[in-house]
Amino acid sequence: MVRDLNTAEKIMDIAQEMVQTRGYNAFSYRDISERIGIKTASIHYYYPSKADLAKAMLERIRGMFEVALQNIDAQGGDARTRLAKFAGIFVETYGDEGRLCPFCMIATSQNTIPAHVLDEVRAFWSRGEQWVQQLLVEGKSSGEFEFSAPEQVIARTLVSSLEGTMVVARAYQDKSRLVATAEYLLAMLEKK
Amino acid sequence: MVRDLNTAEKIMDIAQEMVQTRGYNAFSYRDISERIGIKTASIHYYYPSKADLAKAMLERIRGMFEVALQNIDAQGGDARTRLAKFAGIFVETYGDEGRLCPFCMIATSQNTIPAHVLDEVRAFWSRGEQWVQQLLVEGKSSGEFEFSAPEQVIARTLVSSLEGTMVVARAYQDKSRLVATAEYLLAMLEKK
DNA sequence: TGTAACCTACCTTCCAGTAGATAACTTACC
DNA sequence: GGTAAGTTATCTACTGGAAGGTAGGTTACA
Repeated sequence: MVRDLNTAEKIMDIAQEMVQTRGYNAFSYRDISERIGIKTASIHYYYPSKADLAKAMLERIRGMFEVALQNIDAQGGDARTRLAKFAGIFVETYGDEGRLCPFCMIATSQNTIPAHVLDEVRAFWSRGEQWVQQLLVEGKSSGEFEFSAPEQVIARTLVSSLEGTMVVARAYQDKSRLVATAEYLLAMLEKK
Repeated sequence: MVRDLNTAEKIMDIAQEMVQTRGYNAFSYRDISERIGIKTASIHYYYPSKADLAKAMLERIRGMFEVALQNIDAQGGDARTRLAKFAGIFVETYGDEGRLCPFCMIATSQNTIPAHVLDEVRAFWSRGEQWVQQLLVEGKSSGEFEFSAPEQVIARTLVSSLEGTMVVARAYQDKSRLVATAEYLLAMLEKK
C-alpha cells in the first residue's frame, strides 16, 4: 500500500478551506473523509475531536502568519509599503473564491466551541494588532504617518475592519470592496 | 384554551438571539421548542423550513433598522451627531452580552443557506451604506466633514468595519473595542 | 515484533422535516 | 340560537439521514 505521510496535513487543508467557506459548524468529518478518500474514523486517529482539529489548524495558520510578518519586516521599505503588505495578507487570503479569515469564522462560532480554541483566535489578532501598532509608531516618528488617535485604537480598527470587510465583500462577491477599504484605511494615515 | 397569538414572534425572538450568539448552523428547532415549550412540529407550522425562519427574521430586523434610520433623520442634528447615532445602532445591538449582527452571522454561513436568504443580507447592508453615503455628502457640503475618498468607499468601510469589530470585540469580551473603533472612524471624517 | 496508519462496525444523539390526529375556536347558514 | 363546516394551533409519532465519537481489528513496513 502506498503510504501518504501527509494525511494529517491534507485533513487540515480541507478543514481550513471548509472553515473559511462554510464555517466551523457547517462541515463534518464525513465531508473531509469523502474529499481525501479515507474513513471518518481515520480522521479521529489524527485529531481525536473536532476541536482538536480546529485548534491544530489555527496554530498552523498562526505560524504561517508569523512568517509572513517577518518576511515583510525583512524586506524593509517604508511604513506605508509594509502596512500595504499587511493588508495584502487579508486580500490574498480572500483569494478569488472569497475565502474568509479562519479566525473570524471561528470567532463567530465562539459560543459553540471549547474556550481554549478561542485562545488561538485572540492570539492571532493580538499579534497582528501589536505588529501594526509598532509600525504606526515607526511611521509616525519618521513623519510618514500623521494621526492623533492612540496607535492601539488605530491598529485594532485596521485589523477588525479588514475582518469585517472580507465578510461583506464575499456577500456581494465583490473583491474590490476589500481592496478599496484597505486602501482607504491606509490613506487616512498619510500626511495631508 | 388560552391562545397565544404571538408564538410566531416568540419563535423569531429566540431564533434571532441564537443566530446572534451561536450562528445559523448552531441552533435547531429543538433549541427553540425547549425554550418556549412547544414541539418542533409546531415551529414548522409557522416556518416550514429553517431558511423560511431565517428569512422572516431578517426581514423583521430590516424593518426595525429602517425605523431606526428614519428616527435619526427625524431627530435632525448635525451630520456628526447623526452618524454617531448610526454607529450607536451597532453598539446597542452588541448590548451587554455581545450579540453580533444577525446579517453578519448569516453572511458567514452564506455557503450553507439558500441564495434568497442572502438577498436580505445585501439589502440590509446596501440600505445602511446608502444612508451613510447620503449623510457624508451632506456633511461635506456643510463643511462638517473633510475627506477626499469617494463617499461610497467611506460608507462601505464604515459599515463593514463596524461588523468586523463586533466580532473581534466579542472574542475579547471587550465592548470598549467597538466603541473606540466607532469613535475613531467618525473622528477621521472631521476637519483637522 | 512492534507500531503507524488505516479499516469495519457500531453507538448515541441530533437534525430538519412530514403525516395525520385533535381540540378549540370562528364563521355561515338555517 | 343551534349546528355544520372550516380554520388555527397544537400535538404524537415517525422518517431518513447526518453528526461526533469509540472499540477493536487488519495491514504493512521498520
